[in-house]
Amino acid sequence: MPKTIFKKTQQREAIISFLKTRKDHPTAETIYQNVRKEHPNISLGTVYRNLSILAERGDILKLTYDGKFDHFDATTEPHCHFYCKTCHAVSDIETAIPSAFQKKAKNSFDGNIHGFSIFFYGICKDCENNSDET
Amino acid sequence: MPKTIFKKTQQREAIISFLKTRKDHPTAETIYQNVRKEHPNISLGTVYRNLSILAERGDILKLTYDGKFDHFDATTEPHCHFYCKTCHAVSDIETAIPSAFQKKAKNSFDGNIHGFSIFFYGICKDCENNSDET
DNA sequence: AAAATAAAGAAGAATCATTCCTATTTAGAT
DNA sequence: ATCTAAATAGGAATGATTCTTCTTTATTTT
Repeated sequence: MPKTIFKKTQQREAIISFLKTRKDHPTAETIYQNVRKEHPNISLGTVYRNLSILAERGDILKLTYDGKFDHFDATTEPHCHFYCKTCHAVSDIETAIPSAFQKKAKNSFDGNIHGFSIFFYGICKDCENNSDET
Repeated sequence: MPKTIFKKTQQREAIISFLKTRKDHPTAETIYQNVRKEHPNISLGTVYRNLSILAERGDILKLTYDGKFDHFDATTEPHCHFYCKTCHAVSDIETAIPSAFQKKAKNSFDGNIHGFSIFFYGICKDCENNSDET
């Protein structure tokens, strides 16, 4: 099969560069609303298609942690996430990834492990402080 | 606020007991089709509502790894999952959970961590063997 | 054990994030 | 400059999940 070429379009570039400015894993809708400021005619379908293509290529990550929206992350280096059950925000956890842990999993599993996704769940500091003021 | 009582109904019991027989994290639809064999009049809405209530109580786990369907797991003890990108099957990985790892995350993060979700992604043994026969 | 009441169920409608479709435009190759 | 496969805009379609209304049933209370 012939290799399909990957074209560089204004819309695609705008989506990537916007996503790179964000650390909060926005949804397709949020990306759409923001990219629209510079490209008023861009369509939501274009945003979805590009995010899907980029995730397929491994240029970005598609996260499905809340089961309601897809979220996107321009940081593809292995890292952990924290999801706050109260405010639904996700933040990165700056902790060393135990590569030994992944190695251990590889040994105890009969298949080919390519990557992983690690989410911690709980209540973030801000939400915990707010609940104190009840 | 008064504590709402949790009633034991035939439908709810059937859902729980079916889920306990499965290790493959079925969807609401699969659970519905199976429970229907014994309870022909059960409605899909009832299945969804109960799965949601049970997950809320912590009796079962709701997994959203594929972003397309919710999956349910009666095994609530901490464990890791493996997701095959080819056949989309999920299996448990029998490896010791490094509690030290979670502890490390707790220390490096300013919030209250309740639990975690760890998914490994890759190609399972069966799919790898099948692709060899091309 | 019967009555009271609040939770749970059945059936089907509604929601809405995501995907798909078609005609048109455009990036990159020749 | 021309050609062609990708990509886009705009809007329709899809489908998993949730919601709504009325009815049934599991518990609590006399």
